[in-house]
Amino acid sequence: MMHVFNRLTGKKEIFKSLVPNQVGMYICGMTVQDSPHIGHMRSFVTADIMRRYLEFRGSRVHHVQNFTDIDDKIIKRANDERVPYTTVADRYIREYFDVAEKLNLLRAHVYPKATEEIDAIIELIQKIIENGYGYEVDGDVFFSVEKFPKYGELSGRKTDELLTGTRFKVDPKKQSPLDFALWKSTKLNEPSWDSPFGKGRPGWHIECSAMAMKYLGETLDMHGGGLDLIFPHHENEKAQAESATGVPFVKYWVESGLLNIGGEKMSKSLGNFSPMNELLNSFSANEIRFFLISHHYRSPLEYNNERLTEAKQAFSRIENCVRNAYFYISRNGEKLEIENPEIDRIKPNNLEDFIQAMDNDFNTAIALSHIFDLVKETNIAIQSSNPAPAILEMTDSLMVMCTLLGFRFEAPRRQDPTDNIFNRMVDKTLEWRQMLRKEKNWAMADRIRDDLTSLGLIIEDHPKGSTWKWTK
RNA sequence: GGCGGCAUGGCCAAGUGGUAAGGCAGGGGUCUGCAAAAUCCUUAUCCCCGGUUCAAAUCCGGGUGCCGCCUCCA
Repeated sequence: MMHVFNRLTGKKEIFKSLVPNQVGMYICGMTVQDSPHIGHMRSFVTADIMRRYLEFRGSRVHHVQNFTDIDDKIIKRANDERVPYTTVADRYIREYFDVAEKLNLLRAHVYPKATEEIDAIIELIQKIIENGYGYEVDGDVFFSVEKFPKYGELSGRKTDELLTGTRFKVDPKKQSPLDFALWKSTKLNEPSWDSPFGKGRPGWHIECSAMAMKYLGETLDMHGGGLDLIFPHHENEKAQAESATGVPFVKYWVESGLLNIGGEKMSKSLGNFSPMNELLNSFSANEIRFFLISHHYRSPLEYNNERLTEAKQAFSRIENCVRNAYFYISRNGEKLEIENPEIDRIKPNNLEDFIQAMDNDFNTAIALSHIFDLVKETNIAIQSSNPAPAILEMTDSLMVMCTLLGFRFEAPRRQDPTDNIFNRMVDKTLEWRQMLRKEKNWAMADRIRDDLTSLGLIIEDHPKGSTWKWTK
């Protein structure tokens, strides 16, 4: 049975979707004003793992992740660059997909964009006004927070406390400082759309309420995104949706913890981030993913080079095991056909432990510890020359877990013919070296190994031959 | 000022009542022609004080320190 921590109640709850085995999941995507960084990716990797695991547990997940492609900063950037706002938005949307692909994030089923959903947004605003929660002033439309008594339910704020905390200039058009814009009337040099309230553009929060409900219905099973969105974004989304429909907007709120750098939150506004693309030059997708999921998804996570290097080392343990296991199987494959009663005894139960960990609010840290347990068992099994089928069984189990966590291993041989030639050349070289070793020509054998190392290939010798991997 | 979170071995990090997962780093051993990989051994009364309990890292109260949100942000 799966348990999920629900922000709304502040408790771990048994996970039960509205419709059995069908999960509607909305993830707040990026406001495409700049390049994605590892902080963004933390929340998307978290969502990715939730989705993979729910699917593994037998649910069909309908995954919607938006792009907010119109907002103040996008407009500003476009004006600075003297290009249409779409140029800016499209650029960063492309960058997002590029990085997402590299990180092995499963593609959402729908990626709605705010500017392509204006009709749904207008319709929702009208509904809110009709129900008495919104009001129009000179082409602007605001949400009246005091009309919605449940405001603050999600983020744990009280409206009177919020008022005392107000420390920014208040738009005089607002009836109350807490009210927020549903529709902003057009200004000079700004893109705008026609609406019953006049030309303008959607406010920040409304697009998510509109798109989420359009694609997933009035009540979603899960809604995720970064913890920094809880207030005001998610609180407002909830207020908008519920004031329009009268039913709960989201069953489980599953925000993920933030990523800090130097003790501070990494964010676009603080400027303390480097683009994900650059990070991917220094570390592999697997290593970055490992770093992100070796901590609980709801805790704050401190990012620095040392941590990443640590993750790299840790992950190489898994990689080495997989490579050595497949090598062992390939060299002892003839035994694969042999029926061996020992196999059942060796059959790992780590998968059950793994599932138990993941069932408990996606505890990837514990899940990883079970992966390491299996890695160790597999290494020992190889070292003590267990039959290949037993090793294969363990490796299969290991691969299931790794795949569930979104790790991707290079196929042993790629289809690319150049790669094939390269691989065959390395294999040949290792074969020759093996002959030299048989002749105890250590000087020559070591020289080949050293030369290959200087080219970036690390050679490891095993009883039945050698394996190689890239230095990174 | 308000709200919320966190404090576990050298470092990172799980663990919410029954006596401390896992990883990284260090030291020592085994294996190996050597190296690498692997493997074995090795380091914790869980921030402090008080309380509840047969039993607390885990619950309650107080204290100290750090962080996030309250303004655009995944």
